[in-house]
Amino acid sequence: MRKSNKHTKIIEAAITVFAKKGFFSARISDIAKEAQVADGTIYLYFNNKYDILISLFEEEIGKIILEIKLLLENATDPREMLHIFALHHMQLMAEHKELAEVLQMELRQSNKFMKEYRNTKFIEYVDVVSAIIHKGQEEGVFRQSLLPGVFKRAFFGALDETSRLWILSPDHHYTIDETASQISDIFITGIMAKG
Amino acid sequence: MRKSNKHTKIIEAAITVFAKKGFFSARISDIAKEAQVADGTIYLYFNNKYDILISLFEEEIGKIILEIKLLLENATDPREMLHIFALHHMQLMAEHKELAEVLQMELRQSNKFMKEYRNTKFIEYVDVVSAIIHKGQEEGVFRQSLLPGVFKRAFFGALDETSRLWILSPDHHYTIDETASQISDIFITGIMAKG
DNA sequence: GACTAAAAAATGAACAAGCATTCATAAACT
DNA sequence: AGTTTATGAATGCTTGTTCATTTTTTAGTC
Repeated sequence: MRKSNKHTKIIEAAITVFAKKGFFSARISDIAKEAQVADGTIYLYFNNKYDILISLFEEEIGKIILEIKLLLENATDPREMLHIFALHHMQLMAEHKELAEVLQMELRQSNKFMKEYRNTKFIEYVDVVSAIIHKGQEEGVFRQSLLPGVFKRAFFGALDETSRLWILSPDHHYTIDETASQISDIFITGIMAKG
Repeated sequence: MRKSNKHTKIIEAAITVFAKKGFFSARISDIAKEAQVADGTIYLYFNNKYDILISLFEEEIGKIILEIKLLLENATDPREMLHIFALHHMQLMAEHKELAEVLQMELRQSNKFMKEYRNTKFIEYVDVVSAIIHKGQEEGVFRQSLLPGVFKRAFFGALDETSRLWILSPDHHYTIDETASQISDIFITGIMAKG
């Protein structure tokens, strides 16, 4: 067995192919070719095409969650934590464009064609934000009237859409850091407690 | 010819079917059955399956743009305009859940499988927001440092993701009005000029 | 109004292509 | 020699699209 096993090679190939064509237009043979294995080999590591996508979600989002939680350990101020989350999210998407495209495109429609699949990993990721809001409210830094459940989605949605734009547009008028700061600034200023 | 023509019936059926199954899992025969026409009839009104989706986008977003522009004519304060946009967007999505699902799911991946298609209608919609920001900056109500091109996406992304959550979750903890106010409040407070 | 012929609209069974999945066979390890 | 891993051609199902045929509408004539 090679150092980099086939499972990983196939997942990486799938990211590339799904990013380019989208899940449904992607053929198993495309992924096989990209991973430099035979079509049949894929079925030794995954049950079916859906299973590749699900494994991809679980593994990649799992890594992202570990990273962001580790980064947040160094911060205590909820405002700083929000900024770290924003910056890290944008940087991650910018550095891994193919993964970003797959997550942004396929994640939200995955529950359409895979009825039984609940994406708990994604929920876990977004809940990092609501935890920060909660902490900020307890410390009196953020307004009590804020609904953490609404905020987490609004914040994530803003980051998601902005990073999507950044990836798609060929000429970047602004840097990742500028964009992330712009967004976390708006949100942090917008939710601070009076005084 | 009936009062409601076949073109409209097919578009409406497509919204229902695409919302339930997603574009790729939806069969032409599903749409035909929902529209109460024969499979072949669809090809008298649309060139192919993609064409149904594109027509759906153009026509429905077109209507939405007309509506929001009309509503905004009554307002002059940029802050109020932002709130009107947020509230109207949320209300629209909540009242037309199926359309919302199709737009939220298929819109962003449409450029994946339809390479030649540029969604100008969508861009026009989001540009309504950047126009408001521009106006606010000219009047000195909003910070000059704001990047309207970033803001419009962040604002839209927040609304999009929040309305998506609202539609998906069966039990609504908050009303549409609460949610829209929450978001426009955060953004407006976050972007006001000092003093 | 009734009848008719030409045009337009609608039908749905049949076709053909695409592609996920399988499995008999081969290659690579142990 | 046996076991594991990999191959890729063949299979079979799914489904978008077509088109020969039928139904409906329109327009003209008496």
